[in-house]
Amino acid sequence: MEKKNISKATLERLPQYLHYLENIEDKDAYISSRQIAESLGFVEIKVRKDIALVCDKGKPKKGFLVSDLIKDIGSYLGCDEIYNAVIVGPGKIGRAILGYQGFSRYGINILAAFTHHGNKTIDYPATKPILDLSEFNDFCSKNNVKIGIITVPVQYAQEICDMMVKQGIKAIWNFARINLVVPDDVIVRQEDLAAGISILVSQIKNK
Amino acid sequence: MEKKNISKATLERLPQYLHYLENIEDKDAYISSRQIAESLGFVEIKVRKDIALVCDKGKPKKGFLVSDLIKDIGSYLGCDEIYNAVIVGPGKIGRAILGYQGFSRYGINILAAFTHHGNKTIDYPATKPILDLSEFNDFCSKNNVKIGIITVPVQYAQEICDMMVKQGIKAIWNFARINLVVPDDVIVRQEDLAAGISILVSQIKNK
DNA sequence: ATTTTATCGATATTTTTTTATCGTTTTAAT
DNA sequence: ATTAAAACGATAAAAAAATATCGATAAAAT
Repeated sequence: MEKKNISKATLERLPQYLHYLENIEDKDAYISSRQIAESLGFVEIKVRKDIALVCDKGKPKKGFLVSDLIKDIGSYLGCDEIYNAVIVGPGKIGRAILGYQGFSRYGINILAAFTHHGNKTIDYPATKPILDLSEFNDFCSKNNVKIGIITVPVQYAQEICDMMVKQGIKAIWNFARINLVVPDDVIVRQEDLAAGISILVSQIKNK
Repeated sequence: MEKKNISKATLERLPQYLHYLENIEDKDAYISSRQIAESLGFVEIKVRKDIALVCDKGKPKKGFLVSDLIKDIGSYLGCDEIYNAVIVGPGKIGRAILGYQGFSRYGINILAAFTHHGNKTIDYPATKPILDLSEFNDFCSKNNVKIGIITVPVQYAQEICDMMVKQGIKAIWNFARINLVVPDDVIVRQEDLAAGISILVSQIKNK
């Protein structure tokens, strides 16, 4: 179906629907917006409107074929294509990401990690190559890298970001607590674990 | 100042302001909403309205004393109190969090991690104790634990969550991709790294 | 001392997002 | 065959969030 304008809020929920649907065994079963809503703790109408943006194969009285929904949501989220990615900064968070098997399902293939400026890496077995930053440019040119993941300390983040931009990387997933400056055509997704815990604490305090 | 109703959107931005302000050397300097907005890539009015919810010490022509802002935002976010926390599931993500020094700044003190059901832990040096799950209940009763962090595989998450709730934990930070079922008075913050990358990929695809 | 300027804080408007309503359609039951 | 029920999809209303406007005020400049 043709592309609609999808809000940020909906975009945050789509992966949740997808994940829920993937856990359903019988992919040829039908599922309704109401069932999804109940399982995930949303209101029915919200789920129906979200789904309507990416899938129009719903049937009255039955709902949606699970496989249709998985296909259409997945397609919108880009799961049906593969984007190569690299990590710079294999500290603990970098290693955790490098080792996480689940990302390939979402269209991302992490090729390697790079250590920045002589930083020694944590010494436990890695399944993917960990290279020196001096090899970064060469590696990127050769491997069609589309996504850069930054897990270096704050003070190096902008510098690494600039390197990535120079290599033509258009999407950056940033775990450093700094607002990166990038050209307009580069997307940055900021991941901030400290903010996460901070919000949780404030909810305890202010509830 | 008295408590206002703060929206989820504002709550997500407050930690960003706080982090930015903490990096300013001269805490006795004045800073305006406009300066913060420019540095962080927001529009001025948004920052002013956010700040107005937690701080009313602004001066015309000058703005806010950095130290006032840090104090008031931090106070709202709960940074001026300390909440004890434990992690269950010290895999890679659990270890990354256990080792991250930055959380103490945000009012959270991670006491220990627990391994679930005979899972062997990754073998690299830890700075905090890693205990067996059989010690969990006893540990929680003795240490006034307020926050539970779940980093176990999906299939164990609800079970661990139930244990935490039974121990009187009212706030849970969940890294497993499952919607936990909890009583009304328990807060769950869902952290989903796969969703993060998925959203980034969709932005590449649909831009 | 007066004027200008920057910024706040309050109020108002616009936009976006969420939620509600309702007619239509298809399946299933009577 | 008829009726009832469940769920969709479209339209409408309400709520929330973002943005704009503007007077007031304090600092700085003239």
